Amino acid sequence: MNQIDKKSRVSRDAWLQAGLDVLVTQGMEAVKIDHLARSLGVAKTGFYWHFKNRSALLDAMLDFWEREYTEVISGNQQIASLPPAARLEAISEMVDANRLTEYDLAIAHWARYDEEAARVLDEAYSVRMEFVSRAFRELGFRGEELEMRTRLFVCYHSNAAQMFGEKVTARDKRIRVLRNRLMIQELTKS
Amino acid sequence: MNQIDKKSRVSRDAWLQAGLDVLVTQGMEAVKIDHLARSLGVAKTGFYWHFKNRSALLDAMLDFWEREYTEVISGNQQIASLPPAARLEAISEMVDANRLTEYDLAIAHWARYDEEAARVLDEAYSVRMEFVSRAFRELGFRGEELEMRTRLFVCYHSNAAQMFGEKVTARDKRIRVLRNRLMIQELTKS
DNA sequence: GTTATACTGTACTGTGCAGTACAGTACAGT
DNA sequence: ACTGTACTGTACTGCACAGTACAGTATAAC
Repeated sequence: MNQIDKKSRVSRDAWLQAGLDVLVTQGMEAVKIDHLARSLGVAKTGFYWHFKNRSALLDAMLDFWEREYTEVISGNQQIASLPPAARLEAISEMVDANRLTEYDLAIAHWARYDEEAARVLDEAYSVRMEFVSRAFRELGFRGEELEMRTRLFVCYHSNAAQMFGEKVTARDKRIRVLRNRLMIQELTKS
Repeated sequence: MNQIDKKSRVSRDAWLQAGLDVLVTQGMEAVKIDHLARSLGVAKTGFYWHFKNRSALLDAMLDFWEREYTEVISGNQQIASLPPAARLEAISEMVDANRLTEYDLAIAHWARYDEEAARVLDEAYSVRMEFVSRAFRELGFRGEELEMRTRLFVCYHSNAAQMFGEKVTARDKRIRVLRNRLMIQELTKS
């Protein structure tokens, strides 16, 4: 028995992944144990072998998102070694190419009435702001102008995919170049 | 009996408003008839005098949002008569001052699994894009650059309040001025 | 004072879903 | 072959909530 198809039965990860899938498409309120069970083709009892209760799954989903995100953004050595402008460009590209903000809408909504979700979301936003702010700082921006650019960059990249769709055409790429050029350039006086 | 306290009992509007309040704070899934009834201090039966069922309330909420929004943005004559740069500035200010995007997160989330909500949200985004695009067009921007600025402006203003909080300090106002200055200035070559 | 309208509350049914009890089974290690 | 781990299904309880039945009440119009 090899590493790959080790589990023919429904593992903890399968439940977690099913939960995450529903989270993206319908939000956390739609994560129902028996629906997940049906979509996995098994009875729901097995769920309770892996998780104490529904809440434990939700915690695990939040944990997953937290870890997954911070890993990609701050744990990427190639990006960290780039000069600041290229670093910002690389983030733009990654957010477009991968679906890094796929869960954001659902989590932001969840955070409205769940303290732990709010904490995790806040933390994620802080990490993004920190990272982007450092790049703009290295480009020479300070004070309110630094804050302005950081917010603009983070806000756009955190939400654009949700608003303008997933497809990334050649035109979208040229627009991205223009956008980043605008964001890093000096303000003309008054 | 005067116009003002015409209704000492719970009117249709009161149910609608209660629903909208919950929509903002907890999302549409949390709009439960008996919860609304409890918060209004009455039994839930009266609800079914005003609305056929829960779904009818949800429709009414969506309708309300649609009408409320388009009225404020495109039906404002003072703003329409301003020159383009001042018009954009005025939108920025209004979005900051009033809570124009209060419902956006909940509706965007709702739109993930409800066709009608998706339609209404799409329409609202289109109205915003149209309006902003016209202003940038009058400022001389064209093609991909026009698209880039429009997306950036609309995306920021639709989401910033949700991400960075509601408070608008003097510092935030200065940042807003800088941001708008950046958005309307020409791109330097290469 | 009668009647229509606009509600009100009590009390019910039905459904969807969380969670549990319990008995069975497939497989891996010994 | 034996045993523990990791599941599986059937069958339940209990609760939250949508929606209904029905009878009562306050007000306004006639």
